[in-house]
Amino acid sequence: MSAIRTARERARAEVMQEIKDEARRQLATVGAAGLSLRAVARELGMASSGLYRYFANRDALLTALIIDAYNEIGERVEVAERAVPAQDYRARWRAFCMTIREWAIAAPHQYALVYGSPVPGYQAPQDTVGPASRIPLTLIRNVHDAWTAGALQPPEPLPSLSAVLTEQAARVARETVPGVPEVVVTLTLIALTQLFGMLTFELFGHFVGSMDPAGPFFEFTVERMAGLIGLS
Amino acid sequence: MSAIRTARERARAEVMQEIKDEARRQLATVGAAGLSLRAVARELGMASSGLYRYFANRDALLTALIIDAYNEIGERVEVAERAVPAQDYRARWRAFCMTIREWAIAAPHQYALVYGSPVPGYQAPQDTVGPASRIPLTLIRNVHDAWTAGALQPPEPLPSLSAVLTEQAARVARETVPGVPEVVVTLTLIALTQLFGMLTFELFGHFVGSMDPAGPFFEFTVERMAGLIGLS
DNA sequence: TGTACATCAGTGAACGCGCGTTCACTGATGTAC
DNA sequence: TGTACATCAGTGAACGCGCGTTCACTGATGTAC
Repeated sequence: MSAIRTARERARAEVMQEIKDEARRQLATVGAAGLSLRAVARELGMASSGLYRYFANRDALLTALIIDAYNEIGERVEVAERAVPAQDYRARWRAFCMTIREWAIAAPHQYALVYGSPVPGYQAPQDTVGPASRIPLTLIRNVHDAWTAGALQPPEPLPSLSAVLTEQAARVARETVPGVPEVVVTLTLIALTQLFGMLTFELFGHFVGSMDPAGPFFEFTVERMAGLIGLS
Repeated sequence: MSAIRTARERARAEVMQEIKDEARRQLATVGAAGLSLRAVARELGMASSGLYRYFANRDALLTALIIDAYNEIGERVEVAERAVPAQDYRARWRAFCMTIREWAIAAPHQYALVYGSPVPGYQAPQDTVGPASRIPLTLIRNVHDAWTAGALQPPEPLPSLSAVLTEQAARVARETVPGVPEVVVTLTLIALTQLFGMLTFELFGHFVGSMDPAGPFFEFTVERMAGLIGLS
């Protein structure tokens, strides 16, 4: 009795995977809004009605793709960070950034699926929240480790936060890395949004005519942002 | 003989505007990829074939919307900056950021149209380049003014750039603000991408559960980024 | 081990719908004399 | 100022296409005895 038991169950898992793979392939040419169950079925050589044995409807397929994308990049980042000495916090940050960039460049349509414009009429269900949070969690854990090791050198003098911002950052810290000061959490989120802003500019063509190719700018920026947070 | 001469020409300009307005309205519910000429025509009470007197095809309408969006936000930012003392460079930066955020919140679908995922199968023509560059130009002119006035305090010691990055930044400077050091240009682009990354996170729902509402985080970040560039 | 029954993956036809674009046309507006 | 002709905005029918989803079905796989 293996993890996947009967022939039926094994076949089911395989077909499910094939459907998602084909859907991902089509994402590249038509985008999330244009994803068509009929086209996926056609390419797979099955009746379009057959897909309904696997996904309740088009949105359910989209949700599966979104969750897969978050998990894939989340997994990659976690693995990449582990390949770096745990006490080299700046190296962990570098690995974090580089891994996300490599994934985004290799799979721009999956990047757009999760970090691009929302799909009109599609409301992401709660199941996407966990996978989506793997990325911010990985980063903030790195900063937490640096902080508790006394290896973080935040800016002097420490900037002060407004009341609301303090409360928001405190909640993030409480839920993920208790003990880390609010200002550190906040600086970390600045770096995170900078990272995705930069990647979005690169992937969506806003660097054409300036920082194109974007590699050198990316590397420089990663170091500046490490400095902003105070990662040694 | 007014700028718009005959009744025919006046009517033509008005109908053109109505088409674009209705298309913008529909963008909100169906997104750029789902924009339909037939639906626009239907809503306007005209035959769908009639739109072809105004736009060669669907992509031409999309291009017009994109150019309008870039011009609208470009115009707003230029106006907002002029309402601030020219020598208060940090205030100009603040006005720049706040104006873009206000526009993005008020017109999230236009924001997504130009700063979100590219529309599959759509290739932006050259005419969008000029309007698109108004935003970065406005920012870099502010930094240029601060630099030439000796009012910029970039970080000490000045970080050094790789050869490729120096060349890229030098070209940007040459084409827009000759005399500004490459490193200053580069830091400015870090701040610009941070700004759009943060807005994208806010508008596309990535702050839900953390920095939501995003106003306080936004204001704090604007000041930190001013510091990164060295705007006094 | 063999058999009867239950489960369920996959089919194919159908429903009702929407799309972009072309084309020959009509009738109002504009222009040249 | 009046008239003949040219321009062009807007129509309606048509072409050829694709979509999501439902439903009654068949036949292979799985299960209980």
